[in-house]
Amino acid sequence: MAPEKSRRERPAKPALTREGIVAAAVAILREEGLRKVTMRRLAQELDTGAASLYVYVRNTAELHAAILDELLGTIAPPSSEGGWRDRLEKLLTAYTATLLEYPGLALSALVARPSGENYLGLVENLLALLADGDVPLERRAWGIDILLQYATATAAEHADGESPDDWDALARAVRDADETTHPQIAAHAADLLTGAPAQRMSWGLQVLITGITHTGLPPERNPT
Amino acid sequence: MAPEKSRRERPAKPALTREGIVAAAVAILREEGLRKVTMRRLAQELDTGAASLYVYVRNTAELHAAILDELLGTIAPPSSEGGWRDRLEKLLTAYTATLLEYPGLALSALVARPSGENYLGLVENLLALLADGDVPLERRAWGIDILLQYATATAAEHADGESPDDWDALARAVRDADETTHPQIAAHAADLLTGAPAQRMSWGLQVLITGITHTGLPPERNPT
DNA sequence: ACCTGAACACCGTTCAAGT
DNA sequence: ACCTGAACACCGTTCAAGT
Repeated sequence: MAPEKSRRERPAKPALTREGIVAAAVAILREEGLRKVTMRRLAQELDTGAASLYVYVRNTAELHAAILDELLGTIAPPSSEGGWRDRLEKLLTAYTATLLEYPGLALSALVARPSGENYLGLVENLLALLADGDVPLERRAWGIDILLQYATATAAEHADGESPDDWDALARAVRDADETTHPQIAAHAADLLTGAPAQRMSWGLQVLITGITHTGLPPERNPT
Repeated sequence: MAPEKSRRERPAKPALTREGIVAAAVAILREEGLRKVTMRRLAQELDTGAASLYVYVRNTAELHAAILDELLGTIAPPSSEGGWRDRLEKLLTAYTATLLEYPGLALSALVARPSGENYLGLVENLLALLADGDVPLERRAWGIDILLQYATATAAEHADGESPDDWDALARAVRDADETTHPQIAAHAADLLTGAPAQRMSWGLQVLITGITHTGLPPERNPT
């Protein structure tokens, strides 16, 4: 008897779905990095053509947003212990740490505001923490906006394949600064180049939180 | 008599120099936008091959940095009138305005710290302004770092061909937020979506300046 | 409606060969 | 040393044609 030549022969190429596509994208991200997560590479992984993906994903930017939201699903909700400032700092640090695993995603998030379910959850938690801290209601929304921007930008700075070339160039420029033309830079050279990332981040969050609690909104706020 | 067929026949294709390359890049930027400033397009403009540019410019990132520094040369030095906070805000706003003309450059600046002459001049001026404000010396360097990051990130958010798609998506998500699962978002919906960019920017700068003047550095600062 | 192959219109960067 | 053409190894996105 001839072998059955029925449908479903092998690993049974699964039907395309948005979730399947995003899941495959995350897998490539974890194994090969964001730069390899291209429409073409992704299609190859799913055993189809790149054009097919456009039924489920508008473009590359939307794909990145979907991946990011997936990753945000893995960050733990804020613990209920400690003061609101501590909890706020912990949550934002966790968010930053997640982005730092794939700084290219932070760059995407900066340009295209996320709006996924997990991102909204994060916003929800942040707003609640500011409420806990008795930050005036009208100030909370703009407050978390700055906090998230700071966290996102801090992660985004590490994009571009961690080439410390530019950092080197800046360090050299600062050290070589002429004391007569650039007295301030000469005087601050040490501080300009010093500071562990985690310390700077923590100080930055303190600066923002303190600033937010002390700065009233402009009296009249126009729509965007 | 046959026409002289001497050297220098026509517009005399000028010799390649780094300055010439950067100048041509700025010209393309102004006329066609950053996306058109590619090695290939630039080479075409200079009547040569893309490979030739690599003698003067290490790569695209360095080219972008050179262009940015060129643009920074056009921002006016801070006026000497008014209080230091006002002058500081004005200078940072001017920096942001320049970047907002080409948000893609802001994105580059975020990833690859600039170290050009004009950028150093800006840093110098900012440090002087914080000194004017009696901000403690050790806090000034980290302070301008956050201020510049905020200004740069704010401009970078407008990169990617001003597609308000994502903003729309976020607005929809916020408005559709379920009041029981996302009570905070529902309560803050108005503020989350409100605010003219200039107002938000100004408030953000106030938050940062106030925060910087009120927040001491960690006692021990480790090298990077 | 979904899927596909092929095409369009590009990229950055490297390298062997020339001058 | 500088310059070049050609090549390598890719991209995102669209579209006509199939099922």
